[in-house]
Amino acid sequence: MPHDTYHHGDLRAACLRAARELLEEDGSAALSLRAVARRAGVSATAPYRHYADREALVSAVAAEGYRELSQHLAEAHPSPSTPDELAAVAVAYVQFALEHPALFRAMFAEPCDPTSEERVAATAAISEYVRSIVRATFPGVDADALSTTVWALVHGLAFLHLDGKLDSSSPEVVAAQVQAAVHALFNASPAMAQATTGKAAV
Amino acid sequence: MPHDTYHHGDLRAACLRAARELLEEDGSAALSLRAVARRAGVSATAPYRHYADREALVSAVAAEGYRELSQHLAEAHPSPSTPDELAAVAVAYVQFALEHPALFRAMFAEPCDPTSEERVAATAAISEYVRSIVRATFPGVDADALSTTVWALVHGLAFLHLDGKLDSSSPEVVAAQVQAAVHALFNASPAMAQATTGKAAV
DNA sequence: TGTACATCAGTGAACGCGCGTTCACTGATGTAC
DNA sequence: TGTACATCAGTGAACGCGCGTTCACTGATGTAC
Repeated sequence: MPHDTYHHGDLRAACLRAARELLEEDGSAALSLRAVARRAGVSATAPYRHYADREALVSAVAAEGYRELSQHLAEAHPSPSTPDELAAVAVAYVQFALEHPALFRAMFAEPCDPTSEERVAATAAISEYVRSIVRATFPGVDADALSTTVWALVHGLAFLHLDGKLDSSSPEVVAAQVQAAVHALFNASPAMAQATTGKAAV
Repeated sequence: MPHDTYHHGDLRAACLRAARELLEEDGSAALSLRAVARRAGVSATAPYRHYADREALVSAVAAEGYRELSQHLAEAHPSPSTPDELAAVAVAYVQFALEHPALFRAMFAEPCDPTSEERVAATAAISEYVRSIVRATFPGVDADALSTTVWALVHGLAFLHLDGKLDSSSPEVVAAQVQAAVHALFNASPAMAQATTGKAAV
């Protein structure tokens, strides 16, 4: 496929790969189109054949990140239905953030343009995935409300770690903390139904 | 004090003020030294008399942000000691993030250099403040663990809202959601003590 | 009180940088007859 | 099967931009005698 030729073959994919490499190498990098082109071994303007502008590239990378995150979570447990299993997925979420800090930041911290369908779809998929897990683990509970809470808790832990506000000295320490936090929520689950139904309208 | 003269009077403070204005005006702005100088009505290099480099300015702004956040939380409730009061503080936290998105991002999302004592101290103050609230609200519980959980939950809500991943259509919707989330945690508080003590070492 | 002088807090020109994006272009590919 | 030509996917020069930072400088301030 790569003929060593003028035409690249699949520059679109190559740009994504290059972008990912750059993000992995420098955890605090901001993506630049020129750097991506350079890394892909191509002129600075070549990517414009495949991406409308910088934003489009970033969105594509972010969307890929969402898909990888989903996959990583699924690997932690294919279909969690107990608090412990859900906690394992939560740990995987935070772990993913710590292992791919720049990607995770690109996924969340960059101002997200809603014109990228790919990106919007990927975000929606993640949030639906969390919801389905919560539903499986706590049937009968208001899954929408609880899943938001779970996501926020885990997301907050991820970012506080990323920003050096918590003790991230070892993966074990982080995992234990995430588990403790998630269990704190789980123990509330019986009362949760009332709490949300009763309070949501306040 | 401002003589309308060559010497500015208090350029250090003026830079901070200018930086804040820029952040308030453009919620997704990244601070630039030159823009700050421009806004302060001063040559591009003048700020170097008061800040070693860009990082130093950003850290000073972030530190100020932490202090303002503390104050904002204290105004929500001076000394919370019930779940409802704690929830009010939580709402204030998220509200602060939504009202000052660029400042909040500068406080958390920028890579934080640990050489700024001012900044480190301000961060520590926030986290100690959260801990003291949790301690007051749940005496006898492992405040370190629970306060991390509370902070993460609230911080996660703030960022998910900031990044447009949750319904932020009105302040009321946001507040209700934060309250529901916090109450979900609070209802767990009796079991929490066991949970954290039992699970933290896993 | 007046003057000399050190220090402080600005200026403005200049540096080199990387960036996103445009443009006219050209080499490679594939398709129609 | 061969050829003409449209289209596709690159190139490279150029644009204008804002940035952080340096440097030699100068005007203003304050202090010692």
